[in-house]
Amino acid sequence: MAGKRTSAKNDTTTELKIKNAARVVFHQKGFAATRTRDIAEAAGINLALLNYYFRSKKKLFDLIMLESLQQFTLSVSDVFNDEKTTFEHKLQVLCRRYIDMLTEHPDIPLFILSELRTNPNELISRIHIKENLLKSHFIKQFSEQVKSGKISAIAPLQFMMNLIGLIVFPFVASPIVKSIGDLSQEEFVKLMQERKALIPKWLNAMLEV
Amino acid sequence: MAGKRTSAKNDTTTELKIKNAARVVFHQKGFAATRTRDIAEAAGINLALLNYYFRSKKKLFDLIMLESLQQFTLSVSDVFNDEKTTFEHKLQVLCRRYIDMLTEHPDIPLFILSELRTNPNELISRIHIKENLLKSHFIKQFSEQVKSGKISAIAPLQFMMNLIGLIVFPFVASPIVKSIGDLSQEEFVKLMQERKALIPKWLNAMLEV
DNA sequence: GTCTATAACGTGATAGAC
DNA sequence: GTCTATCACGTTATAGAC
Repeated sequence: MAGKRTSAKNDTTTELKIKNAARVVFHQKGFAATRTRDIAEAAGINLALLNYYFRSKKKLFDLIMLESLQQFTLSVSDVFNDEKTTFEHKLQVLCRRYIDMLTEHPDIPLFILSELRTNPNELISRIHIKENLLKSHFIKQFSEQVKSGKISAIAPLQFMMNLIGLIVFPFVASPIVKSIGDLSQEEFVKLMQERKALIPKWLNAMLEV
Repeated sequence: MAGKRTSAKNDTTTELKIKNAARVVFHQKGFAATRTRDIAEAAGINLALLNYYFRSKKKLFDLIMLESLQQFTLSVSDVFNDEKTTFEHKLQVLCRRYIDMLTEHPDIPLFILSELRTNPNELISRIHIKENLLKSHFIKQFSEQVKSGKISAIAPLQFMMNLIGLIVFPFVASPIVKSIGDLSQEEFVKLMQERKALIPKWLNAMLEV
């Protein structure tokens, strides 16, 4: 694309400044509401440079979207598919990791879901979500427990929706949550941290119904 | 704004055709990605007529947003505040009503949440969400049960996030859910219908941890 | 690589005939 | 009330100097 650097000496190259600014603005406003001028200004560079490095708004956006999707899936797929750990353990690690990731990047889920609504097929195929979730070792362990009668017979898909929903939804609805609870950002984070331990307990309880 | 009709004889007035088309397009694509030409075309009318009836894109959007917010809150606030019914009963009715409403208008939650991300304060104040949710009779009953030791001591806010999240999240993430489950629209609806009975059970189980 | 100036285009809104 | 034609503006992208 441009600028081959001989080493990763300096993290604040122009290209990176633009990409970092683009990530912030796209995450907050989505593709359609974002103007390339916003990104250029946030990056502290000239508008022409954006096109010089990334050719077009869409190309830059696709790059950010791909990275965001990877961040959302890769951060957990290795947990899901670790054959050495128990179901219980996976559940706990997953909640901790996801909530930490979302605390740091709270705009990612709504960003992905909003854009997914307009271009579903193109994007979904990129993330191998079925492989990462429904066909994971985690779900295999889940199904075995169902068969052995240790937990009640819920469809794995229902369980996955509950798991991801309990983790993700508060972040997606954070403006509402903060508003009805009169919460500062710090208080909101604290509430989310509490959920790290609560969600695994809740999910286990749900499985015993 | 225009066209005073002497009676509601005909539901397909031009004004209504535009509003109905606007609702569909705005819900699907959001404010920024929607072009007034899209709405006009969907309504089968001329672009000029849109401005004749609603003066501007923003005015039309505000109208749709207000209606959507009301649909999301009013459909349940009377259930929440019915002083004659039990906590249990409210929980069941709420799930049934919400899931039915969302099955009919599945785009409303993501529409609201997306737009909320850009204009939080302006919108949140419009819906009296605190009155409808946290200060409701439903939450009063919840807190009493906590005090009497019948259920474990979860913060009401955590409980509300779980309740709404379990109901709403699958619709917000429906493209992903359909994709990983290989579900047709009909199968997805069936999955949601199952949740009407499951969610109250799950929530009760969670409260016993 | 970085900038200024500008082209090319899309979109919201209006004027004016019917 | 409804249409066609058009304006006015904002935005993406590029040309060309440095």
